[in-house]
Amino acid sequence: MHLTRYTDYALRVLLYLAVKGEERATIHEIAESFGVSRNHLMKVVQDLSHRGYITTIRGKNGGLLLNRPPEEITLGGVVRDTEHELGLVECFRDHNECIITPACRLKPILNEAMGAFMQVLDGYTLADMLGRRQPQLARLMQIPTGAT
Amino acid sequence: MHLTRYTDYALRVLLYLAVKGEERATIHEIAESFGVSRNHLMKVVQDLSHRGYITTIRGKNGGLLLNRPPEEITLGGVVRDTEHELGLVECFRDHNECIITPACRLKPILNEAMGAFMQVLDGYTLADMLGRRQPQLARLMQIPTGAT
DNA sequence: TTTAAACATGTATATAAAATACTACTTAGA
DNA sequence: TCTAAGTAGTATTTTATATACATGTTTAAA
Repeated sequence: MHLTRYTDYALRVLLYLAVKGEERATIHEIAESFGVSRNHLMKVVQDLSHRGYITTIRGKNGGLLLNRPPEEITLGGVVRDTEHELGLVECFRDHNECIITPACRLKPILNEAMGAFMQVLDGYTLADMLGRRQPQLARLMQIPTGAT
Repeated sequence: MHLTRYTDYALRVLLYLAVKGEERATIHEIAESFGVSRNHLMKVVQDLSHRGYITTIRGKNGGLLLNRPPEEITLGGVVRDTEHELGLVECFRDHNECIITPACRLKPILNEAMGAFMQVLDGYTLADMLGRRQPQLARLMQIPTGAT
């Protein structure tokens, strides 16, 4: 039971931007900071941009900015938006061939469990991810100095 | 976010055996019924056997039997036993290289969400999977007639 | 007005986990 | 003693995901 790195990276990008505050961050910079694929991060960033989480600015001195205050970005929302396949087992997905589906109670039970999972994530925002630890995070992310 | 088929198959095997009741079922028969790989199912069965969920009987007229009453088999237990990798993101797993781990609040939050997920599954047993639908399930599984 | 830094987009390749297949062996009832 | 069943280990295939590559577009600064 995994979340994809895609989702993981999305959360990291948003957290990075939240820590940076008003300052722009480039994809290159974020990829370097986390030591991950710049190309993959680009796709994540485009997705986040299309979904309105961030603003992207092209050209020299361009970069990324959070589009909404961290308090308004729930983890549940991000996971739902980036984890494309949330169907836990075959019967949730297309091309289901499990013969007992019509009578099987597993699906509703897993649905309930999934609901409980997401409900927890809906209860937290990006701001909760920061908490008092913004300076420590900034240090770990090697963000130059106190932003803004 | 997926459970593996391995886990899915484990649940199906247990459900099949629960429906069959006192009667033995062979791996071959279960694989046929669900139209899945007999070989893969074999590994699942061995695992379930080692973990005490089922009894396996070799030789002619051999087969599988549930080792415990369905009321005592929780879905949470099965998932924990068969879904080998429950670490949702990198920082849960070995070889974690995410630099912000020491200050990142994502891990405890995901832990909480995972806890909520498992708690739901711990609240259901194999018996709940059957409910009143045993006859319907038996039909879908193409189990000859009313077992024992 | 040119250059370079940045994001945008599509495609191709690589990787890793999972699923499946194969082979040989053991058990035990008819 | 034959055959139906599980046991076990290994090898191959498949799939999803991640990564890389190639090319284009935008825009600020030199």
